[in-house]
Amino acid sequence: MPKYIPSEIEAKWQKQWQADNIYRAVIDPSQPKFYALTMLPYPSGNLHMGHWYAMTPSDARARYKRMSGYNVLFPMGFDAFGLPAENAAIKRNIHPRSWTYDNIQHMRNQLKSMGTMFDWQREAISCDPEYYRWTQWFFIELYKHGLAYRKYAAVDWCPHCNTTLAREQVVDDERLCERCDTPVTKRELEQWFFRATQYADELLRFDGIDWPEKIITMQTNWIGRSEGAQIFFPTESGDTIEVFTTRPDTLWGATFMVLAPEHPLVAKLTSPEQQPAVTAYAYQASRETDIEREATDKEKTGVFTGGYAINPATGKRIPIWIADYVLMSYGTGAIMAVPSGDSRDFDFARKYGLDVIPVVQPHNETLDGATMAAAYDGAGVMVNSGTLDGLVSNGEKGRKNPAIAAAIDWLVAQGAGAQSVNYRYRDWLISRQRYWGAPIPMVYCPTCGVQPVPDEQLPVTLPDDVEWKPTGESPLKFHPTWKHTTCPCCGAPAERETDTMDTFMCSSWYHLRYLGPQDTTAPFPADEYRYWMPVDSYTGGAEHATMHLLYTRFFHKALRDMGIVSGDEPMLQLRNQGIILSTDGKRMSKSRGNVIDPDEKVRTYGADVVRAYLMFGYRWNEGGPWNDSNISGVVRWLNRLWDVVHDTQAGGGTLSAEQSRALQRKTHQTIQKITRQLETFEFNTVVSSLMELTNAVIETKDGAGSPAFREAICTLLLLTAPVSPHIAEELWALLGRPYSIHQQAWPQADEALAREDELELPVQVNGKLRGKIVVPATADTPSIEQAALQSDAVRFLEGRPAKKVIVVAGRLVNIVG
RNA sequence: GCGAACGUGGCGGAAUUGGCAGACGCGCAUGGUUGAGGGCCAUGUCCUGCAAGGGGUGUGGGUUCGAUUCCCACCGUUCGCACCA
Repeated sequence: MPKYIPSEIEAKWQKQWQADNIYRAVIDPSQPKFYALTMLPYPSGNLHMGHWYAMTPSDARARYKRMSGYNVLFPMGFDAFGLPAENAAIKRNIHPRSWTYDNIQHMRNQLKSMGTMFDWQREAISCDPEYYRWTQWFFIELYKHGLAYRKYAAVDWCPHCNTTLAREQVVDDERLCERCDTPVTKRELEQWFFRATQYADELLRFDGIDWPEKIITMQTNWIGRSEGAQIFFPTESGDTIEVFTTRPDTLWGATFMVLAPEHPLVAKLTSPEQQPAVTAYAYQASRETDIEREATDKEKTGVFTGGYAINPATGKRIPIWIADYVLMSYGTGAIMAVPSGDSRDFDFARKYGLDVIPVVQPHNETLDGATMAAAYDGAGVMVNSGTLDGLVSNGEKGRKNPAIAAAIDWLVAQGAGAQSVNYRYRDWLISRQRYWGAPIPMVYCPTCGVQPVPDEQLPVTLPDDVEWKPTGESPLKFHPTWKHTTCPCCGAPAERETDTMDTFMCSSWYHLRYLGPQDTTAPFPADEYRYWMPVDSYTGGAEHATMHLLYTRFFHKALRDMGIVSGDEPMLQLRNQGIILSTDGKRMSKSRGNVIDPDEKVRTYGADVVRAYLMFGYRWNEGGPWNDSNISGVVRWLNRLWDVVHDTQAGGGTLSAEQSRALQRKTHQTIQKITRQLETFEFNTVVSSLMELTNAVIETKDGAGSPAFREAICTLLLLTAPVSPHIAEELWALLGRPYSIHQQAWPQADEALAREDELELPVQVNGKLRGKIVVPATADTPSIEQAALQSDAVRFLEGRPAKKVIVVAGRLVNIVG
């Protein structure tokens, strides 16, 4: 018998599959389609175990779908623009292009070594000019539809990457750059934005898509929709302060106002005598990092401006303060302070001796502003609120709360405010001051202003001859000629935009480019779109929850409204894998020196083993540490599978009727189980079930000539094919079955064969297991009850009569006595 | 601080969702095997007890004929949010 040497059969079959082009996906209207998508890698140089962990089960599932009769599209590409390429250029003087394409070449081979069914003819690389031509075209379309605009704003800046970042790319309490963990600072710059907030409400709806609750929650929190009212407070200086509040019903208790120290009205409102204190406080606040400012447990501080506003409900003069607990970045940067109803305002009022007037009172209590020990923000009855006294504030948000509804109506009638919705979500900042990205295709003309580059001049390509400055300024800006062009409008000399686009722009539509990566007339062919989209199953990491996964939804909706795509959502189902850790239980990283190299594991064990182990050893959505001793269980399994197929290849021997029946039953039960487990992403039990069937086959190998055995072993190989495609193909060929196993139909379970003939039912007495009975599977409740009462177990009743007998069909019997 | 998820042998993890806890593996133990291979095969392996039995799914309570599963409180781990007006 030949030995199982993975490297030999794996290379052989990969070559064969490629030569026969068996993974080519083309439109076939006669077949139902299935678009399986797994997140594309950044070509950093090497595939790591995380890629294998994410992609292998996705591949197995795509293979299973294909065998189940679907026409499956399972493409792969590279998210190839980005900073590491540029850093390599600065550090080692290698051009980002050659660095990137060398890495792609290497990683493409690595991806092929996994034995995946990617259709490489659909490969898309986001830094190809033919790709980013359409990234630029989309930008212009967005611009033409008013969804891209330029704005001067205080934006997040990473001093290490030397570029601005979108808010989503600033992570953690410490406000670190998502790529390099450098603390982010603020800069005032003119930048391009996408009007993502226009879709805020729609992005909050997840109807018809099957996404993890966790991602939905994160996106919902990120968008941060609050219902309430905007209220205008006149001031004695003549300016109006606009505030947003979710509790307009507490307006009558607003005894002071607080502005963020950076609020534009601060200077005007401040009285001469308060000027020094206000200036000092604002300076102090501006020096503090956002970490310090946002620490929840920090004691509230603030300074009186000397200015006063009028509470539009009570007509009273109320003092205006500045305090750093009010953030310029949220709402209007100003609040009405209601100390009786808000704990932050309460702390502030007590510290500075400001009035506290209760306006919502618990039903069975009378609050006294002078003595109350804490703010009350629960449900209650309105008091001290003029005509609204006696209304019930029921604790609900928005108009569902009668007190809020009445307050909004009152505000509108008085012309003092309006119903309003506020979002935490901000427009997507997409300008990046870097070289290795898609140039923003805009031209600045001294007479015509901002002009998009005409379609026929796309792509605006990156120049090769640039100088790498370790200062990090974009080489495009300093290129001697590149930025000089002519105005597409008047033909006069004009300048190009020198910023490039956020690479998340490229990855917002890559699933569309797979539909026709060679298309030179459109971003994707319409017929391909009609057939393949939307993506049926998308897999990838949860870390993209508020970045890629939100951007791509926005992008799709914007494209839909521009008439470029159809349907409301790009990806119907989303599932997230966990993270594969190193043997020390820590995240793998070059700096820790604990990286597990997949190439090395493939050399040692073979791709089939690594694939099966990654599916077998973990709950896929949780991940866990790599374990070299656990993998040996999978090595043994595939060796035993190899051995038993070779051993029994010639047939010979028969099984008793009983043995045949039992093996058939196991075979068909396994089909049922594995089909269900693949559908539900329970890959660890898929492999357990395969091992069980392998064990059953080995136990009956003396009956290798029997039809039940032949069926079992063929079924076993078919069920193994998605998990370990090479060995399955090799053994399938050994049995003389038609090539390729991956083009065979998925086995169908026969209910009748899967069914048990008789059942061994546990018999409990008072809930404790006391014995077993064997009954025909068809036995009815009375006969099961009879059998249980006649069994040995009843001795545990110790002579008492059975008060009740509970028979659970097919499960157990419990005698209560 | 708020919210969510999770907590099962020495280890990774099962349990058809309220019905035999520990499937499938790893590891370990004992035995076998002159086919030297990352060996393989057989048997055993939650704790306790000679046994019948008793106990056992983070801890304590509850619901139920019956709870790893449902409810309450607490402890722990992970993740998300964090002065959001």
